[in-house]
Amino acid sequence: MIALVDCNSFFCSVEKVFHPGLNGKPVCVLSCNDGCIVALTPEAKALGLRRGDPIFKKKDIVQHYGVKLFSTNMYLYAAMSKRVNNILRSAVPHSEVYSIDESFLYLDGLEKYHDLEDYMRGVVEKVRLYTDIPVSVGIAHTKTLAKIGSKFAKQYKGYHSVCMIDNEEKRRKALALFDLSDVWGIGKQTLAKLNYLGIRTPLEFADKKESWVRSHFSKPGWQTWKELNGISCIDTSEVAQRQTICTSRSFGNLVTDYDALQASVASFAASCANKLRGQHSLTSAVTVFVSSNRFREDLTQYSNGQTRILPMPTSDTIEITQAALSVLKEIYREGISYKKTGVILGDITDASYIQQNLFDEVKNRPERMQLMKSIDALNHRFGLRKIHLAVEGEEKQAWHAKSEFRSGNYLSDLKEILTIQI
DNA sequence: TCTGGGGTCCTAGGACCC
DNA sequence: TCTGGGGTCCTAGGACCC
Repeated sequence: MIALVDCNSFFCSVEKVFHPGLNGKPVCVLSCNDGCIVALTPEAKALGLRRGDPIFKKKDIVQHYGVKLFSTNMYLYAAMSKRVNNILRSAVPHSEVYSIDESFLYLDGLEKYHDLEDYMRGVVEKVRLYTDIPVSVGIAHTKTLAKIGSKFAKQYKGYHSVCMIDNEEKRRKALALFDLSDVWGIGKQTLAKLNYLGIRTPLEFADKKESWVRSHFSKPGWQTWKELNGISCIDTSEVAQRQTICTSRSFGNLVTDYDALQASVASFAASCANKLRGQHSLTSAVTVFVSSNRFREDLTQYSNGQTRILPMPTSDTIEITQAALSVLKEIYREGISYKKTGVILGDITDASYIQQNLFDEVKNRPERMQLMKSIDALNHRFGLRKIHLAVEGEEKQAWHAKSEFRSGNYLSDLKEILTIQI
């Protein structure tokens, strides 16, 4: 059996841990630039707010009902996620982190000694006690069914946070009641196709013959069908190395100045290089893209991107930044108000398989690698960006994202740690 | 005034080979 | 008048996820 542990409105729950007065109140966490709602509590949902809503369009609701807003604070959420995962890992022999707020737990063998539902309720309680994060759990033979279970567990109090779908009767009942569009793997397009084919519930889909499914859908649809019928076939095992690494941001203000654009691209390139070294990889393809604000119909629209192939795979911030800036120079067009830039590293390989190149122009690679290691160590110890390339510019530039409502880095910065008055 | 970021997998079709 | 068959590899774009 597989359990899916899902943190309830995770980003909001983390903020509530450090602002306990917000319990039972409508809370929203916003995307970068305080643009859209990315997480919200049931209380906020009840006011008609939805994930993805641009917050400036909902100002009236926010003001009238006193909805508490937070800017996104990924460092804090990542630190909290780690704590939750540590507890989950210690509870079962094998687990997989699926996303920042979800983990799959493999329960094989535990059923000999425990009632699985009771056991997982114990885990839920432990997570709540140690981290104050509420979680919902679904247990089933497949991941897709476990996810459905976790949604029921979240929705109905009677489950006490854990819903197990472990027999045919429960499976059919769950599939008949569940919303087709909420099934893992069924997105907008597949939903439209299923509806067109006359299918309204997950049960109707699951009850179709395999040959029918194979003739109308390709591999992903077929897999979902099997999972709904209790045949496990989706592999979510974690990859050691990402195949692409991307850092991109929308700006707080429109940018026309080339130096500012250059500073943004250099910062994103440095961030990518840092992530790259973090997973012990090298890249040999650096892509840069720029775009104007697609919502501003009154301004000239422009977006472009280009890739530079490097002669040698590298993880050197200086080399990657140079490549990125040379691409920017080519795709930059004067007279455009830019809203967003980004850097993508591709063609990623393992750092241990380094190939020598006869025509390599960088002669001191080992020393340069050592330099990067030292910079990473210093930045780790004294704070992000303590040492950076001059071209990245200084803190708080015009292009930086807005984050008006960011809470403190309570778990990672001594200067921002909470003080409690007793 | 204000509209997110970072990924994966799959497939069709093009380019190329003998 | 008639113009093959069978592969592989790569890539862009679509669909989906959180």
